[in-house]
Amino acid sequence: MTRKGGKKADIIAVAKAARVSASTVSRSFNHPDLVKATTRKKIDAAVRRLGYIRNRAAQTIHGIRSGTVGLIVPTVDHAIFAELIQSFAEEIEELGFTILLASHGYDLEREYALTRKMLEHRVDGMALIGVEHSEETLSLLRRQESPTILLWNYVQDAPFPCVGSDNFQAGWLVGQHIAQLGHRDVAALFPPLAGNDRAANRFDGVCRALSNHGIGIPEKWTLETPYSVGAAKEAIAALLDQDRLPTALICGNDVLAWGALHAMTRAGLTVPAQITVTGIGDFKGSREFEPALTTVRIPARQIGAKAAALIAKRIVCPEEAAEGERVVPELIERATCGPLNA
Amino acid sequence: MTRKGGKKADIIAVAKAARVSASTVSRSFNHPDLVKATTRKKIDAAVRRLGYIRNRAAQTIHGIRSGTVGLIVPTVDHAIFAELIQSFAEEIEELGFTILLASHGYDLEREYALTRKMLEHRVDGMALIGVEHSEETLSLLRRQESPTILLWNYVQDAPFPCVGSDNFQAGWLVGQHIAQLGHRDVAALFPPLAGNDRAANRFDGVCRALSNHGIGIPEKWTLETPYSVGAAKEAIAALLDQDRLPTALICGNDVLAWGALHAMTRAGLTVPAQITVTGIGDFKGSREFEPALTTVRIPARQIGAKAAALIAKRIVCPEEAAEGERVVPELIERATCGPLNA
DNA sequence: AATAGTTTTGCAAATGTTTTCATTTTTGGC
DNA sequence: GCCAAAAATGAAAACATTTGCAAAACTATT
Repeated sequence: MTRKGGKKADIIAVAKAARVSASTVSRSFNHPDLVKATTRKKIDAAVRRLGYIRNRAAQTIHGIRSGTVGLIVPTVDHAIFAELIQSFAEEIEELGFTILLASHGYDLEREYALTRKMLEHRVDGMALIGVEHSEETLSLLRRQESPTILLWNYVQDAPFPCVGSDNFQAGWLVGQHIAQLGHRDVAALFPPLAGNDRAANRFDGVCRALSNHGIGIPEKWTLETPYSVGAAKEAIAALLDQDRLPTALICGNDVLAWGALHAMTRAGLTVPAQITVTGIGDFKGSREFEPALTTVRIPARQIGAKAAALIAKRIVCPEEAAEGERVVPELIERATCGPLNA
Repeated sequence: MTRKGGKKADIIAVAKAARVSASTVSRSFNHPDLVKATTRKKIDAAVRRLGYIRNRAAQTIHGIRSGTVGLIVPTVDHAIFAELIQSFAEEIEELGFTILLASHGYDLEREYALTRKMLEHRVDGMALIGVEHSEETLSLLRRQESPTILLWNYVQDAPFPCVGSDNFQAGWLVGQHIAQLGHRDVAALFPPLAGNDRAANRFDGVCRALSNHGIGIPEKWTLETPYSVGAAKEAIAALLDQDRLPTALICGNDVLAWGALHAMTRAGLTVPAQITVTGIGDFKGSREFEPALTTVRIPARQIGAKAAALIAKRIVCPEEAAEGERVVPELIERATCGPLNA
């Protein structure tokens, strides 16, 4: 009963109902100071009466910003990204934008298709995870005017501004720590490195730090599983079955470390007395774990918030050169590491 | 060098470059069978040459679907929702839609504002979490033509079709299990119930099952913390400090149970010999936990996928009455529960 | 080679807004 | 009450597309 003839109310219907012109209605939304207070009241009343909702699609074709930002992640349901997405979402909403979200499942072909789709929607900006992307995606983005940023991994000479941690340094931090504790028999548990520059950088960092101390990770002790507690637990259970064990295990992230820790509890090994374990990420829950996980903090919330601020700035003032930002990873010593012969 | 005069290519530029009319270009995208193969080739070439990207905003004002679905969640970074979002995203992308995502942080006022914003973007459909929403939001959604569904919680007489579990039943299942194991001194750890119908339903289910066996949860043993491992661990640590302990602890979800379990490990209590613990949700990692968590499975992935299918169906054939779907929760007995005097 | 039928294309109107510019209304100073 | 200046409003063009309709270009048939 509040709609005329069942059709959706448009700005003209509102104008008619308020006995003004469409232009005035439009102005009353976009430049309220330009329309008389009493007129605005009439319009507001009509808007409410008709249940009118502005059509951003129609605004957007006028070159007005769409108010959306595209965010493409490998997957949502890794603790890593969930936190990042949440903080990015909070901040970007605060700044008046809405997120267009998609996940590509570590498939860079799909990433390209999704990017295209988002550009079709005329997002005001784009955010991708990591610096490794197909050349197609990169050049597509480059020729658009919508600013792009790269999240999570910070590297100097990236194709677009980055907001993130230096994952190499994060890896280096744990490698260094393990070496300084005197360990020489070190195992590593990482996710598949292909198409995942974050993990690859971390692994490189670990190896570099280790080799600086003359330590290498033997082939049979470099394990690879997806980011899952279950897979990690299984892999480590198998490792623990062998006769000779490493004295330290470096995990590519906290989720993997949790799995490893569970496997050790199961096997009756005490950590860190019998084996030392590290994670990377400092996810929610790692501090409360028993034993509390020694890890490297990569402040996801901070990255998300800073990224949102950066992309918003680049959208609003595209001329100003806005640099990326590097948040520094920090070793968090807790209870899963001990010196070699404790 | 591929763009004319630096301006973004529009359909007219493409038409010119391909020496056809704009209508033909449009048709070549939307009804390819209506245009001659050779013409289509010319057009495709021009599109590639100019780097043209279709403008969905311009299509949308013709009443054509926007190809977006709004999804509003309380928060992204609870294991609960991350999995749901991921599966929903996968499936809905498969069906050709893109997600417009926002989080309201358990604030139903913000939910209203976000809903409005999404409707401004002319989403083709909306998905909200839970059945409890402000009357404002509900009536707003009702008068729109974009179909709406409710996720996660299934109730019979909800304002919109639901896809989810019966959370009351989930709670009932653990209550029943605990009672049957002979426990009479039962504690509960739940999140704040206001504005969270899922949790409230679970708690009600627990209480009902328990009281059927003449069991009540004493005031001092009904604990409330947010969904966080840290908060749960702390709360349970405090509980374990008292002289008289419950023999069973029912947690509102698995995250809470993990925190509780860590607190118990810390305090040196063995589970389940000294105390029985249950979760709800069966999150990733609960099976691998040591000891493995007894919980109720609420299949998030299934809910997400079914929800995506339902909303897509309601968008594509709005006339067909599409019912919601109820996925049944299932008790998963693992290692954290034992009979009273084991 | 002419005709009828079919396929392909272009023209122009329509979509729901915003914005420029011109016109009308209001205000304040006398 | 009149006038100039300021404020508020409206008309029309613009935005990037789609689509109904009619015209044009092919095909096949004689």
